[in-house]
Amino acid sequence: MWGLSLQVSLQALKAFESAARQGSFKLAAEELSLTPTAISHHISNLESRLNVNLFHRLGRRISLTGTGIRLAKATSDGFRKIDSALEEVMKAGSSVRVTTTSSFAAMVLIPSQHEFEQANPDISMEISTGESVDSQSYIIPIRFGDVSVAEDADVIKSESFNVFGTYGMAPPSWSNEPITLFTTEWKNQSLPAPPLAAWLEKNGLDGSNIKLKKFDQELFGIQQAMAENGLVFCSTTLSKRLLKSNLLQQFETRSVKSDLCYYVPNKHSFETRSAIRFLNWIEYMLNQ
Amino acid sequence: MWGLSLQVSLQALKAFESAARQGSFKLAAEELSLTPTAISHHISNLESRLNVNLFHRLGRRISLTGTGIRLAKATSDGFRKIDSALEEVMKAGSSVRVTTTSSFAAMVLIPSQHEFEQANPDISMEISTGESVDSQSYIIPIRFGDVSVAEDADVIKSESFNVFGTYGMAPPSWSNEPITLFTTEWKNQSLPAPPLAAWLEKNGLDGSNIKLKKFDQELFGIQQAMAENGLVFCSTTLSKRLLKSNLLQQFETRSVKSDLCYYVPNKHSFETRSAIRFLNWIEYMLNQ
DNA sequence: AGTTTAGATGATTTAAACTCATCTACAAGT
DNA sequence: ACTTGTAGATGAGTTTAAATCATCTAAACT
Repeated sequence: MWGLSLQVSLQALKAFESAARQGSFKLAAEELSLTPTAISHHISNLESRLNVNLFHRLGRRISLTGTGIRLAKATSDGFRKIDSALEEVMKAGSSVRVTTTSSFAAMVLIPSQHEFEQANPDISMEISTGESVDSQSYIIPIRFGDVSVAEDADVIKSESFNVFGTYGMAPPSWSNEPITLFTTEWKNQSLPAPPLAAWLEKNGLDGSNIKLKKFDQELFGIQQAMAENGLVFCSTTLSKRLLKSNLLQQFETRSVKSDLCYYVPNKHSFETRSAIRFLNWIEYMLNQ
Repeated sequence: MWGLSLQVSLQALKAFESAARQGSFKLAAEELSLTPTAISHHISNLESRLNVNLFHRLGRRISLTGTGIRLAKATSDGFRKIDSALEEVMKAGSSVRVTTTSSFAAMVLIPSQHEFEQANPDISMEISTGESVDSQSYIIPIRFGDVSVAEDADVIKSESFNVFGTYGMAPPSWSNEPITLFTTEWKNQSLPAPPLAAWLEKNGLDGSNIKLKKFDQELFGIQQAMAENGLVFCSTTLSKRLLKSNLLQQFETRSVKSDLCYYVPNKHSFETRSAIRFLNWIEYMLNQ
């Protein structure tokens, strides 16, 4: 296999391809960032190795010979094929494309996007949410779901829940006055609900004076709590950054584990350097 | 166009393609006549330029990554395409394939085949006759036909006719005894007949004592004349070599021009070096 | 006719590609 | 478990292919 083509240089073929496509050595030279001399050498080398004239030289004007046309067609097709694959691969190597829930995107991914790109200047990060073309190659989906559904190896963060309030607000008196608590009821019925009952029990509360207001995304509950100086029962992952930046605070309550987790389906199948770096980074960040 | 692939070397891609196809750097090295070191360098260079791992390294065993598989597919396809075109072109450059009538082949082409290959050691000559795949690219047809049908530029030899006999035979006495003359009646009715009448007139003969025996190919008439020590009325082109080698002789008769010629349809369209050399050679040989 | 432009050609320089020597890690045989 | 052999990685050194520079030619356009 590949017996004959070993005798000709691929760079010469590339030079020929470009010159053939553009009908000019000069333009080919520009395209390939070379001098016209290099193109001329390449092509005459090619012609003598193949024992064929590829161009008619009519003084300073050139045109393809019949053989030249044939060869140009094949080389153009061949290089185009290689090139587009290369393009795809390079893009995959220099960027990560992540898709996830709007809550996770808004509260975790987007705020730390800059930090990631700072730490990995050669990788650009694209974030998308919603029903995007999910299983398209090279897009990393970060799903929120039932730990029992996800493969163990795919889990990047097991969720705990707790109650948070806006920074500076007085700790609520859990037993006396009526309390409004924002929480989440997933649109997707098959997801385990937020473990509010377990949390109440763990913290020795009966919850009779708590009035729940439910949103279908945690994000909204958190925003509402911040807007109204209220309380929200949400996952520690989403609240973490707001706690750090003193926009939310935590009280003397203890968090409870849930059956929910963030996971990346077939995590191990992402093999590009950028994907691996991203996955390592986000797993470390979430669990640190 | 071709923006991205400029950053990677085609030789590295070739090394990758081979290693991917064979699953081994060592085998790739053998295929490309390189050292395994060169392959290793090429591939790691490629990987770092693309920012992707193309092979899993499990100790001394390697296997393609998902990205590697994709790229290998495209590069293999691309190179295969280029390679087969190259193969075709090289073959066209190093050989001429000629198809012609059996008479011309037997009397002119085949006898001088060796001489041509001697003079052009890098070109091999293939001769075929009959209803071969005529207009296939790169095959040169030498046709025998009406000068008024052929393009002027395509004609390589205008035919003259004369009478020849075997070497050493006594000159025939044209006017007295009955004479047997071999001549040709083409199967193809649209071809101009051999100009026997014109020849008789030019040589001041009336032909009343001449008995014609007709074959449908000149070749047969010539052979028959030689076998029977007889006379043949045939084209000067076909008899030339036999005259030179003293197998036939010519008498005091004068040759006449005919409306027949040998020509190569679209002669100018044959552009490979081998074809051009062949055409120059045969035209020179026929007209010298 | 003079000027400009595209390409050819040959000598020289530069940089990419290849090899050599050395090292590591696995696999197979004892 | 301890050799031995094999495949590949790595870094330094060498070679050769590929690019440039300088010069020249021929056509095209003022």
